[in-house]
Amino acid sequence: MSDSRVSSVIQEWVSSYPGQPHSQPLNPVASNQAAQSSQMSQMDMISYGQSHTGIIRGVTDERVAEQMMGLPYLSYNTSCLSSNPNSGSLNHHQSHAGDFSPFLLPRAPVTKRSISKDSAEYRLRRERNNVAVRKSRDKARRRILLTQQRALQLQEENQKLQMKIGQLTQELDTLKHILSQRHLQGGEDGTPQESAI
Amino acid sequence: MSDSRVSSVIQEWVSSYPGQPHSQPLNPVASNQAAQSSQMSQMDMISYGQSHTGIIRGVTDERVAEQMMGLPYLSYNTSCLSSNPNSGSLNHHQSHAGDFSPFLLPRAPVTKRSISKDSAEYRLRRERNNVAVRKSRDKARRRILLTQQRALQLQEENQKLQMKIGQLTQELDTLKHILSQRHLQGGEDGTPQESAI
DNA sequence: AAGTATTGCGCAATTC
DNA sequence: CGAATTGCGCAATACT
Repeated sequence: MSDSRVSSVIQEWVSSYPGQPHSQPLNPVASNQAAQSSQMSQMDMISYGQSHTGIIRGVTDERVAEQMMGLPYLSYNTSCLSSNPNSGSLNHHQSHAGDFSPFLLPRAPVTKRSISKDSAEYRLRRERNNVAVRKSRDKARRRILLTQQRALQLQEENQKLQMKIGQLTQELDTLKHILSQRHLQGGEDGTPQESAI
Repeated sequence: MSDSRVSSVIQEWVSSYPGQPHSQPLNPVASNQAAQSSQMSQMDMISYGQSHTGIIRGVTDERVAEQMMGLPYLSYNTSCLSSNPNSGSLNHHQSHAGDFSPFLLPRAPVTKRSISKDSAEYRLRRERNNVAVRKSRDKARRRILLTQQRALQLQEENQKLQMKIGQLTQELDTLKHILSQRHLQGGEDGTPQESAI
C-alpha cells in the first residue's frame, strides 16, 4: 500500500543526510563585515589570508561603523572585525597564527594574496562560488522539504499503527476473556459462548 | 514515559507552522542586481523603482512612488526558478527589460523615491531590516531543527509501535490457536498454557 | 594547494 | 508605515 510510498520518501530523506553534512555550524563567528562590499569597493582589494584588523577596516567608512552599532536582536559581537580566527572559540585550524607576535603592525602585511576585484580571476572565483551557493541552497531547501514530508508521513503512519494496536489489544482481551471463561467452566455449568469477538 | 516528551516537542513543532508561513516563494523575481552594492556604492543612491534608461529620478513624491513600487511589473522573467536545481545555470542576470503590458510605458518617470545611502533614514531602515532578517532566520533555523527532531522521534516511536504490533499479533495467534485446539478437542487434554509469550 | 560546499550576513524586493 | 520573508551575492570557513 502506502508503504512503498513511504519507503521511497524515507529513502530520499535518508540520502539527504549523509553522515554529517559537515560539522555543526556552531559558528557564531563574526564575519560581519561581509556586506561591506559597498565600501570595500573603494579598496577594490581583499586579502584572502588574514587581512587583519587594522588593514581593512578603519578605512573611511561610515556605513560600517553604523552597522557595528547596536543590535537589539541578539547583539553580535561586532567589535572585532572578523578575520579573527579564534573568535567564536571555534577550534578551526588556526594554523598559521603565531607568525606575527601579539602586536602585529598593520603594516608588515603578511598579505597572503590580495586579489583585485577587477581581476578576472576574482570574478571567476566569485561566479563559481555563487553557483555553488545556489546549488547548496537548493539542496538545503529540498532537504528541508523532504524532512517535513517525512515527518507528516511518519505521523500518519503512527496514527494507523496506534489504531491497529488498539484493535489487536481489544481482540486479545476478548480472546483472553473467552479463554478464561472456558477454563473456569472446565466441566461445570455451561455459560454462553459469547461468540462475538 | 517518553510520551510527554514527544508531545511537547510536537507542540513546539506545530507552533512553528502557523497555517502558512506566508505564501509560497514562487517569486523568481529578478532582484539580482542586489549585490552590486559595490558598484552601487559609487552612486550612493538607489532607486526603488526601476531606474532604467535615462530617466530616473526627478520626482520627489514619495507617496506616488511607493504605490508604484508594489506593482508586479517585471516580476516574471527569470522563470527559471521553480524546482529547477540546474546549478550550472547561468540564468539569472538577464534583467528586466522591455516586457510591459500595453499600457504604462517606461516613459512616465515612474521613478521611485531615491534614497541616499548616507541618509540617516536609510541606515535606520537597513538596520531594522537587518535585525528582522536575523530574527527571521533564527526562527527558520529553529523550525527546521524542530522538524528534524520531530521526525526522528516519530521514527523511534514508529519502531516501538511496530514492535508492539508484532508482539500483540503473535500473542493473538497463540491464543487463537489454543482456542481452536480446545474447540476441536472439546474438553479433553489440557493443552499447555504457554503463558510465556 | 586548489576547488567545492556551507553558512552567516547585509541588501533590496515583496508580502503581511 | 513597519516587521517578516526570501532570493541573491559576498566573504569566511569547512571539507575534499
